[in-house]
Amino acid sequence: MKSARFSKYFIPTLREDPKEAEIPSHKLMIRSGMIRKLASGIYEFLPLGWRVVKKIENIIRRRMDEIDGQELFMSALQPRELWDRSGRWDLYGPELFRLQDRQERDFCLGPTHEEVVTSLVASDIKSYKSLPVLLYQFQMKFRDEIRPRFGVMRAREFYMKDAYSFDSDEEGCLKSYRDNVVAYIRIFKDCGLNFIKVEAATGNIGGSSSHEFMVPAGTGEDEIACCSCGYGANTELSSYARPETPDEKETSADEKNLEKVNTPGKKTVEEVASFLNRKPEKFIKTLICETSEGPAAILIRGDHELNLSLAASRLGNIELAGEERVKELTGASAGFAGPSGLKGKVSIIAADRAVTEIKNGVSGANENDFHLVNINYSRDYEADIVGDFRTALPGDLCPVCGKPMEFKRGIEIGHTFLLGEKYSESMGATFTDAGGTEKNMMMGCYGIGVTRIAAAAIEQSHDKEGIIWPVSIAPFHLHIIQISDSVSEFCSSLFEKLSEKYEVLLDDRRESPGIKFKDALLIGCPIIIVVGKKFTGEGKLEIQCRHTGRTELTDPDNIEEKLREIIEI
RNA sequence: CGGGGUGUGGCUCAGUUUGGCUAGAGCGCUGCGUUCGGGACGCAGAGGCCGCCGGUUCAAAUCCGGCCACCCCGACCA
Repeated sequence: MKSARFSKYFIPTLREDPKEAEIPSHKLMIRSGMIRKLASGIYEFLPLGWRVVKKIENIIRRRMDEIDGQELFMSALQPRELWDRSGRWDLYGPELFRLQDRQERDFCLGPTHEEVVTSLVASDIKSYKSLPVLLYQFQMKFRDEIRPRFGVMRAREFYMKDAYSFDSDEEGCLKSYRDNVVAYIRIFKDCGLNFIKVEAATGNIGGSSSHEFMVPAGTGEDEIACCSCGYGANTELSSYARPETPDEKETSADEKNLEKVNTPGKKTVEEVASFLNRKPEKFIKTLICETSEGPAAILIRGDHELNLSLAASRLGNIELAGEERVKELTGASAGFAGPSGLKGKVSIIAADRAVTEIKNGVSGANENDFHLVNINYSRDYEADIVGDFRTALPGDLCPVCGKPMEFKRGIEIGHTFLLGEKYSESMGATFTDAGGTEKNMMMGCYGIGVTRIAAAAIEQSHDKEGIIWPVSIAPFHLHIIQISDSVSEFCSSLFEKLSEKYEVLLDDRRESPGIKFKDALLIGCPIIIVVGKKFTGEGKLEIQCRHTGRTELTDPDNIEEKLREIIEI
């Protein structure tokens, strides 16, 4: 990409933190003039920010092409008909941006492209001879997020690379999946990121296997459990071994009499807990859901969360019941369900082990505005299945090696899904194999949040002055500070010379030196070259490394050699 | 969607409680001059339908009602 002169380049830096920004990357992206907000969750990328996006894009492109990916460009605007075929027009929910044309035909702005790409391949690939194929694109994605947050980190319009693999058999599909995972590891390394790969939930996309690539950061929105042995998973679905520490000292001898108490309008655990003055860990949450075996109740301790994936592994496909269904089954509105007296009303009662250890607990009474206190396992209720149903917690052990797991927060920058036949089946993506039989293609899909990588990189690498870019995705390699007009001629020739090899930003503005230094640190290019007093006095250039903060003096004649030593491009 | 908060020049904010003169500050912007190594200084300027609509009043940024936008917390948690 081209070098630029600051005086002619659109970089509106800000001295103060914008009030809407909370986390470092959001503040710094706005302050450094990378992005501006147009509306909630919708951002414009200014030249500086777009350069970073393009750098990341090119890294991804190179690595995708390496595994024989073929770049294409699909449409952001998609007809409803396609989404009806996969069933997702109804399933996707309010997150899907929907609109109509003048004929009142339904469309959506694509949040992802499984339908489009599958229908494309379905209509034009018919033979095993054309498989496998890996297609990818860079595209704006639209999701009407429930709460846009943290700048481009969780935006309603964002730039993404998405790839889709089509194979003729499972073996090939697994190979494609592995190829993409390998490419992802290369991509994130190339971007200079620390990251970990973890097992993940498949959510709205579906499929059988899935991994997320996470950049560890305190400001991340996901929680991950990981182990030094290499196991890692989103806590949404992490499995675990419980440590052998029964934390209840009470025994059945301490059991008190069951009581029904009036709890008018108190529905949540928190509300009832403070109303009755009992700790949430004494509560039993009764989650009503539908399974392939019929309606089920899952019991979770008040301060724990249901792990859908663990539950699904014991109960098959499960879906939480709606308000109406809860009333129908328990006789009370949501918030007042409880295990006592539920037998017979649901097909299965499943309890997390921690629930069965609660002595003199609290649960709903299956009657509006009433809860039961001093409820005890086996005396007052029983479960058909007792096992692990909650999400992982600090203290839990690695399911692979048994060592304590580490819990941290992370930013999801990439996600891979092994889809199998989910979309090829519904969209009719079939091919004829060598034996002449028609079969569904086996698919995988692979996403990378391009704009989110920029934010994650900043989250991971900044100081109080500004951004510290990894060389590979920095908007410019070198930032020359021309301290005063008296050295402008020299700076121009230095700029021309270095631009042959590097991308250079020359700060030739007629501003005071302080402003230029501050802006250089804020923008965060890896190398800052100062042409000022040391040059007019001793004929030396100062080379400042943004990462280490160290400054070295060098002769102008040796500058290129010096740069080769400290920056690798 | 529930709760809380904020909307005043490009940015950050004061003024609103207790209505009253021409609506303020710092930064930024323009011009001139002095400066020129870590967000300089002087002088002179430009820039605001105080979020929008309606109401109360002699008088509204300020009080009342409605709406909108933005931010924070929460949200299949039974």
